[in-house]
Amino acid sequence: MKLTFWLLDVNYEVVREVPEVRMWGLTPEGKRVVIIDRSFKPYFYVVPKEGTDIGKLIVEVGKLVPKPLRVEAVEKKYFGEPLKVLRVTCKIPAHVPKLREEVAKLKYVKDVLEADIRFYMRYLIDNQIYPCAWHEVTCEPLTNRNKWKVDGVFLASSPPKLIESKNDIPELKVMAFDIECYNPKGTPKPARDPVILIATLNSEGEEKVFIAEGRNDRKLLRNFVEYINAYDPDVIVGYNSNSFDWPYLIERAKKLGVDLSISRTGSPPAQSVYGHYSIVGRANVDLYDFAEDIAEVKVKTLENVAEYLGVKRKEERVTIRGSEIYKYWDDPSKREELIRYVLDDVESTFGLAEKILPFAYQLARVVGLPLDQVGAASVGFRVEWRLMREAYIYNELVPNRVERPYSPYRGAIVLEPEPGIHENVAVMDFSSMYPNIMIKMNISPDTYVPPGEEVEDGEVYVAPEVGHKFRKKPDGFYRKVLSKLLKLRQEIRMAMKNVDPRSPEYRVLNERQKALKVIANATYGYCGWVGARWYKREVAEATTAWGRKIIKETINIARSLGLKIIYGDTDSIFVKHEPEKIREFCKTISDKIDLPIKPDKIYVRVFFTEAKKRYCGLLPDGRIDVVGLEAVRGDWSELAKEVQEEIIKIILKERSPEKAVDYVRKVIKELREGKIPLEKLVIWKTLTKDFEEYEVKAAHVIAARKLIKAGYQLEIGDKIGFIITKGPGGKLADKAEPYILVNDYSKVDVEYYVEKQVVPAALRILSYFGVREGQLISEGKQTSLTDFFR
DNA sequence: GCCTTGAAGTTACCG
DNA sequence: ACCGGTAACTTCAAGGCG
Repeated sequence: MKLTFWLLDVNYEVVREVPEVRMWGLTPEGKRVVIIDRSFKPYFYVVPKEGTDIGKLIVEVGKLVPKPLRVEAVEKKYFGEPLKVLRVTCKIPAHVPKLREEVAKLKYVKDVLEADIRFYMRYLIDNQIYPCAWHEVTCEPLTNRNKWKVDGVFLASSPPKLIESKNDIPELKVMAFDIECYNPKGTPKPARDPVILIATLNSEGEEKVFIAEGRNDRKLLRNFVEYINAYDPDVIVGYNSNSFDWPYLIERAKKLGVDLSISRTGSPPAQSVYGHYSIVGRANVDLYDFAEDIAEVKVKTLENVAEYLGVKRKEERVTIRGSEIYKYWDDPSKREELIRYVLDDVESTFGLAEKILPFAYQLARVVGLPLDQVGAASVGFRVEWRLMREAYIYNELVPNRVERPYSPYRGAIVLEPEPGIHENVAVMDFSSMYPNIMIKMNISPDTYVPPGEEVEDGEVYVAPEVGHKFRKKPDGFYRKVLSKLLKLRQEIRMAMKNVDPRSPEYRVLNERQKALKVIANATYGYCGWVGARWYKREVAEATTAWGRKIIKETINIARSLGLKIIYGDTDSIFVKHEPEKIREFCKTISDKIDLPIKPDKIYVRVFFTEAKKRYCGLLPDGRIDVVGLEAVRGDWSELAKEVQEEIIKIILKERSPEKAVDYVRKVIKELREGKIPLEKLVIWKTLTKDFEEYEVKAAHVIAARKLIKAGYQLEIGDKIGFIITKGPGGKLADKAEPYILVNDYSKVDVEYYVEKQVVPAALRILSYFGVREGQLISEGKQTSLTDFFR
């Protein structure tokens, strides 16, 4: 029989000494199915040393233990060069690492390749099967003898085939969940503190709260497990669930002896690659992984992200300080509020899922990693999995991951801006500049010609400044991969024009083209990453070198046409908007440079200081862009950011520095009168390393120490919110207090906020207009007095 | 011992 | 566990002065 299914999850298990790949999915009719393939065997490649007698080596490898099923010579390519290698097939996946080690010991073996690719990924790659995509498979039904939570179990008679044309997303059962823990001693510890509440919300709109009995959460856990199995979700979403909820629940369940069997085979969640938790047959997605990519949100709490995405406004939800949750639990009159709180969280999480999952599906589809892994994998690994898919298609061997020393190289050019206000400025930029350079110049590890190698001048492209050479023919790996990604993206964008923008299909296509763009744009960074399998410094170095040459030429062309250049960064130039000259400019660029350039935006008015990478501009529709300035940085107080943003508005829209000065003075007055909410004084900074590794006493590190003392558990990557208080004086760092421990305005060092936050943020813009610090701080006498006595 | 200065450390941004 | 270029802050130690 034939079966059509959408691939949700994949795993494997060895049954009666036969590895079986299990593909969990949905049919168009909404049946949950698992398709089993028992015909696939794990394998890896062996590269023999030059001049080796292949036949002898085959015999030798065949005698090793664990004994391989098969050893055969195959023709592959390695960095574009044909290479005869041995393909060693094993009985079960566990034999691969063992045999690999034995093989590596052999005298005539140069290298062992592709021995570190997980078995089920090997299967997906070799059969070009993609997560979150539809496939057709010829199979036979089996009896569901293990009582798996599916409507049908099937044995594949041949591997599934991707159906490229079917792009709809089946109706998935999504369940969001969130847990709250008892925390009288700071960060809750599963060995000590019970889970007091679990809230769930599913696609049917069903909302549940599981409530502990006093400090006893055994029944709560059991009911939660029972509920998951009863509802039987396809996708389980949480916020920070891979770092908090799952490990907490697992340890708690272990301690209480509660069976956490929630997978479709009846197994508990298990930690797996990239630190995510895998639930067999379902996709466990941590939405925090995707929230991390939202640059506009600086402190990525669930509340902040939900507000930004228009899911739930902060005013419409209950706010409880995380550290006080236990108080709401202990006080019966406050429990209802805590329940409302956990419901707000689960509703926000579900809302986030509606915004984020459609992109996650397409990212999984493009990258080829299972849905539950693709978010947890870093950008580098996402690119790499796409490359590994391509390598298979081109019969290329996948290079091993090797440790290399960091090796720096020059990057892009940033122009010195023309400070001041400019009217009517067009921003021209090269679209996908680096990918297009790599394609055009055929830059790739496999086309690279090392310095010693003889080659005709006409056969290679030579990178400016650095002199790296790349063969013009044949197409390099990166050229093939990137052209495909960009072409596919263009095709999708064309197709979108014929689709109703409100339709689900449009959304699918749009998310797909975004995923393609993300991967294409990350490929240059990937090739210069020392951890990359396809790393080659010369590839990255040549790409930026050509980028510099191109932007320089572009500047010259613009100048020669009489266009005034105001600024430029990497792949863009800002020029005075003169439509006639710009048309001419675009024509010349396409003639002489032959890379796509387009007007990105036109500013009605744009303002630059002397600094690079920091400016603000007014768009024709009245919106304002702020780039690089304090107002868009996460490590300035909300107050300083707000002041700067308001000044920018006044300057760009009303062109009145005087009004801006009055405004700043008003704010400073309010600040000194204690009328600014404490929350607006919080400064957030990330802990980027362990405490011992810090060489200087930075404010956020001192504040973090104080948090730990108060019982909080902190990790690398946590954002520390602190307020500068009057404290003992001396160093700033000693005056930094964790904001959750500050409740009293009288402790705030108001003058710090005046002098080191509001004034600098304001002057960043206003000093260009001749405004001085003294004009903002009117009570000069007081300041000088305190200065005198200090 | 105090003050100035510049290097170093640190973070977050831009493209 | 994608890159280099950049601004801006604070800390810290060296150097100058007396």
